[in-house]
Amino acid sequence: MGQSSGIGVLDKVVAVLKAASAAPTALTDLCDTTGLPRATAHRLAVGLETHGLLQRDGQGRWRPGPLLAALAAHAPDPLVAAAADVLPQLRDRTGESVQLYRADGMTRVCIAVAEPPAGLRDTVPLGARISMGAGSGAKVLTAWADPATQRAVLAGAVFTPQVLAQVRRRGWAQSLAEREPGVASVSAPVRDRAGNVVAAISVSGPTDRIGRRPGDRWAGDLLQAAEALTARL
Amino acid sequence: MGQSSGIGVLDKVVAVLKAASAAPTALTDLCDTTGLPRATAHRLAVGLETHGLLQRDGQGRWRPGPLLAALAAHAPDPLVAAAADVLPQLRDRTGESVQLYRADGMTRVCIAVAEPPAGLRDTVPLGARISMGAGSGAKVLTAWADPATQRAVLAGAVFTPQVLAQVRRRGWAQSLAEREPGVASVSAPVRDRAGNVVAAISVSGPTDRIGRRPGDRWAGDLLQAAEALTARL
DNA sequence: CTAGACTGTCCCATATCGCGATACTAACGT
DNA sequence: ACGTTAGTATCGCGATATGGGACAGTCTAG
Repeated sequence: MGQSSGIGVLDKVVAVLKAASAAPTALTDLCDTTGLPRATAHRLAVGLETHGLLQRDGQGRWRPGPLLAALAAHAPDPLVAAAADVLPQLRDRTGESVQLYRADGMTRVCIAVAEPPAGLRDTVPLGARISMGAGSGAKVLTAWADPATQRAVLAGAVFTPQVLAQVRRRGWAQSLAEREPGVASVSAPVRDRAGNVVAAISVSGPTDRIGRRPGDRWAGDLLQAAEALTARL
Repeated sequence: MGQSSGIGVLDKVVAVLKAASAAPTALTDLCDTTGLPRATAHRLAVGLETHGLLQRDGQGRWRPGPLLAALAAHAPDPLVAAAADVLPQLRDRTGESVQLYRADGMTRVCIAVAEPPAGLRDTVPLGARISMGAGSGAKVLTAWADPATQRAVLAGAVFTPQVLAQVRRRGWAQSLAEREPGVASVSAPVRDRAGNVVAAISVSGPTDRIGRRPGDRWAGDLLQAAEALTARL
């Protein structure tokens, strides 16, 4: 490698993959984006194509290929990975169950949990798909959903547009015995680096222990945990 | 490259990616799987790691990385790509609307459509999320769903376990005015290469034109189209 | 506690392999 | 027919990836 001057094939391959994944890319665009000479870019792209990492559309432009999808299928969800760090911390701080929900259509899916080791506690199974019409997590996800989904959810929800407006203003939501009798919860939005709300993080437990205003106690911790998640995306 | 004898870096990179994506892989396993010398495998894996295509878990084993997920996010769904070829053919043969549905939790999503250009026709919007409780497509997806989902769907469905058993026996399903008044449809399961049912392909149209036994007319064409889809995955 | 057998990491002379200027071909638009 | 753009094939040079081997931690067994 002489003096560690030039860039290696690997860097070029990654550059080509990135370029082709950003948008369907013709050879010339590929060269512009990557700064590679035409012959080089062509050779790499054709190589990637034969391996199935790229494929060509009708106009001969390169797009991500089927193998890429197959490889990423087993890829870990960065949000879940971050949750493995953050959720237990929040559980230890609050002593209550903590969940992470992601919106999926008009339902939400529990993608991570952390529960106290013993005693009376609220359990949401990992992977459970539950209603978007009730609960603090549902309010948060709906409050920042696109308008069409919002309308559809509100049609069958226990909360109103006014409640959602308040959630957006406050930055968190709470609920008492909405989703489950005897259970209260607080939730905060989790944002990606770009600021989009990608999930809701919740603390939930028996009303007797949590009290009727769980937000007063835990909204701060919750928002902090949400920021910690964002930082690790 | 002399006489095109040896394998190039690109091949090695792909081999490493495949190995690490199949399962969390330590260096030694990586060498066994790929046949590469330790130093080479190590250098490539570390390179891929710095680029974010791979990452390491707590035990130092390599797993697919965040960049891989990001690249594949824009990757085309192979099923949708195949549908772009197959669905119009089936529409032309039948003269009716054709849809492709994928199961998603307790609902189904329309991931591809092909409709006759004019006249009375059934329209399902692309991306529409519709019920799993009624319609021939719902029967097919439920018939081959996992037992837990099956039970959950049947609780709110218009069809019975006996109907599903018949669907599995026949290999296709039909329905009359279940999902939508005046609309009849036939559906067949679409399998991946491994034989798992990954989607349902449907023909639907007005009962007046389609008749009360749409399966008699189109089950054959439908099964053929399903096979064509499988072949292109 | 030590020997032994593992791991993952780093180094460096070597020849292999990728490089890219150049030339060729195809498909346009004028 | 001509120029201009696109993608593709060629080929000798030399930069670059290679992999044997050394090194350093880590675990197991005796």
